[in-house]
Amino acid sequence: MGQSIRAIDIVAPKSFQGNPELIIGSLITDIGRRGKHLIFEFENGCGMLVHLKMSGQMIICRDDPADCLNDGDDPSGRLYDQNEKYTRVKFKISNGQELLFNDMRRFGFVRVLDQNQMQTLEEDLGLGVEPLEDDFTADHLSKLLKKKPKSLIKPFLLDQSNIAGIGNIYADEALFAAMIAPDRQAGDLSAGEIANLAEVIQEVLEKSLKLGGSSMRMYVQTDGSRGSFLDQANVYGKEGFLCSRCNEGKIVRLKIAGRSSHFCPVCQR
DNA sequence: CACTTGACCTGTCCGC
DNA sequence: TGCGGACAGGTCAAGT
Repeated sequence: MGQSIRAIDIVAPKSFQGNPELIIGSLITDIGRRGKHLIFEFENGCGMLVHLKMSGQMIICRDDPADCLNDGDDPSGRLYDQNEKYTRVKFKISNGQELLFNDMRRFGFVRVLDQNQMQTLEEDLGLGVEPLEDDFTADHLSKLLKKKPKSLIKPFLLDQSNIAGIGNIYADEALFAAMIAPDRQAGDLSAGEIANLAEVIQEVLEKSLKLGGSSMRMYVQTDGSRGSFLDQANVYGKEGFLCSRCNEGKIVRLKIAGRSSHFCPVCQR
């Protein structure tokens, strides 16, 4: 923030949408997030929307650009596949740093928005409540669930138009913490279960933030270091392991709504 | 309408 | 060692 973008090198046109000229030279006044989207705001009213999808990274190169492009077993903890080969867009920042958008699978994108698109961004994204904001309460969650009583709770949590930002790992971990089976129907949850679920969603997300996120393979923080949340996961990636809570069930993995879902069949009901 | 599947890409891992 | 298939943090569009 407080810098501007001097130049944009679009290495992969498919990963870049909109007119790059709109944001070149204008001061970055805010960098924020809505759900899984990153939003850069510029002094001239234009903006830049970024979604990392499955494998995207935004990396700040502080000194030598080569510093964040190594692909070896760097003791600093950088991922082996954080490689220049996957750099799709390069931003030259006015302070001399370089900001890279890397994305192996090319699902992610960078999109420049004009002033009008910035005005309607919130509606256009169509995202639900932010789970870490004050307005995400048990009461709020209860009302959301009542609107889609037949929806299974797992796909409900993944639907960004309900709650914005919960992905597959966090849906599984939150349902484990709430002792709710992923294939329960939204309308069948008791008031107590709903209140508890709202609480543990926040706890799971906050814990992951503290640990730097879930670095399965590609995700890194802007300095290239990885997060350690998965080291402490109870169900995600734990298929076949004994449940850490009841010590009785074995964690199973089932496809629910097309997504791998991990849970303890004994203590999640 | 609501849910599921396939597609988008590229890579890894596992079994044969 | 090679090869095919399944699977991977997300989200659309199309199909049922």
